[in-house]
Amino acid sequence: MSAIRERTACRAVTALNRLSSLADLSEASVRLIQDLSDLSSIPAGVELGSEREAALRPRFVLGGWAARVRWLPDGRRQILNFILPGESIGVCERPSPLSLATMVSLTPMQFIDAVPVQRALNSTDPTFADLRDAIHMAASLDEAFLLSQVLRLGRQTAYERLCHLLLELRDRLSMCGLGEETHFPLPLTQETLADATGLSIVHINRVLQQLRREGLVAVHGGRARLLQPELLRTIADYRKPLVSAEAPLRPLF
Amino acid sequence: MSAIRERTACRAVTALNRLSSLADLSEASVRLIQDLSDLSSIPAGVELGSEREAALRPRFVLGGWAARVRWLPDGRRQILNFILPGESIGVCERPSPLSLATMVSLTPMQFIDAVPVQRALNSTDPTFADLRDAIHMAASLDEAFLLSQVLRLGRQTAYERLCHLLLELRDRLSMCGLGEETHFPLPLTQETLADATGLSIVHINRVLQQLRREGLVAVHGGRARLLQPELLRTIADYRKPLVSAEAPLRPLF
DNA sequence: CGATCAGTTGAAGGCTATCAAAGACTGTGG
DNA sequence: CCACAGTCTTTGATAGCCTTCAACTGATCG
Repeated sequence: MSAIRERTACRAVTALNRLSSLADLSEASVRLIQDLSDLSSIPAGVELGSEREAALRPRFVLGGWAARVRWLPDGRRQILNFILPGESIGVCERPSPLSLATMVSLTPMQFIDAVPVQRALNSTDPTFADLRDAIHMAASLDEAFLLSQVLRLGRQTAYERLCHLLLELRDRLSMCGLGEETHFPLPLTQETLADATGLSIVHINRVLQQLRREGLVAVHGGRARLLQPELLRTIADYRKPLVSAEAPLRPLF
Repeated sequence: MSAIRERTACRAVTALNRLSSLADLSEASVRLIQDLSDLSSIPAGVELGSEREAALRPRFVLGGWAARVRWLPDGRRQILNFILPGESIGVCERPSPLSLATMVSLTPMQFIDAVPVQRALNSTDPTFADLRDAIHMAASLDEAFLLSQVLRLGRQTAYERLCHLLLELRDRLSMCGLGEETHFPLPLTQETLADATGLSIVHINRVLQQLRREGLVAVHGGRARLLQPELLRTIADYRKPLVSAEAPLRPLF
């Protein structure tokens, strides 16, 4: 919470918000991110990397939603996870010749090149130790969300899955300053929700109506409102991944 | 394939097999692994780390199977992924205060402490660059398998899921020298298979029988035989994650 | 204003779960 | 060596969640 408040007029606000909620960033780290300048953008529906392709160049998502996706030969599609504003692509990745999925933009997106951040990450410069911590934490969070996705798909009902997913999206968006406890942007079609939860479009529609009837959730016009967040948490057994500042963020050796 | 063949009488054979199939290890790296000596073992059914606990200390699995698991309050259980002989626990992990799941041993297991390897990983010693490559590749593979798990659970039928999982287990086991193209050890109960595939025990039983009737797969006495591996691949749309030696294993900067 | 796309609704059916109980297998102790 | 308990596997019957198919509405757009 130190240096970040001083200059909020930064293009990478979302990313900066997110990282500084993961570790207390120094002035130098904040400035490194603020000085990022190489912007780019794409429309909705673009494939950013095919399955066997080399890793994507590092960048932050400033705005817009994407998804990592896998297809089956007969057209079935599964969304592996979402990529939200403030999150990163190809940052902190292990150098890896195997690209693991295709990325698809679900809305128009804006990026900012993160090569300087990646460079700081690969260095051992103590100036950016906090930044490395934050990015490692972000990667751990990503993994935690992926594991939640497995639990949802494997052992939860359609009803529980949707509640669980909505709570996760709320928490992820609030990390970068988008959305609040009870409402947040949700620029997804029901088809996209279906592909993320492993359900059919029709069933997504019916479960959403049930949630609406029961006064739990209202999804309309690209936004979601959680009317009874606590009840939702119980229904879905949702647990926010703990980002505990107390726990030491240091390697073992 | 260089130094490894010379001394096969090594306790960490499985781990060494696996890593040297991921990168061409130098004499020094091979010796580092061969010199690991701190053995330990546990019986089946032991929980190794609870969900919110700190990361586990680094070690290699020499023998035995484990699973990472999450539970729901009403007793439903989902296996997130399997941990097989030759694979590692807590090696190459980001320093992370969030432990993401509970680990459970499914059979008696033997470990060997991997602290020296972890130390080489955290260093920048060029001697062990190849070893770092191999371990990074192993981590990428783990992620690829996790993504496959999502696809299985979200968009495949019970029949396809089982075929896909069996093919994955075959490939993972063959990497460390256990099992072959058409048969491999499978020390799992049907309940465990059910928890891994998100199905009920009864249904696993019926699908296994169907696969047997059709002459595709025979699972008996802790072993699996794939009678028509090619047909299975087609059914499950299984794709072995490419470990291409050609692709450069170097960071961008 | 036709066309396209997202959302909605109804009916029918299939895949998979649940319940219940009977066989097989394993290891133990007498 | 056998009885026995416990776990794993198998089988049948029933039910239900969710899918598929089909059609209709409403909105957006050139």
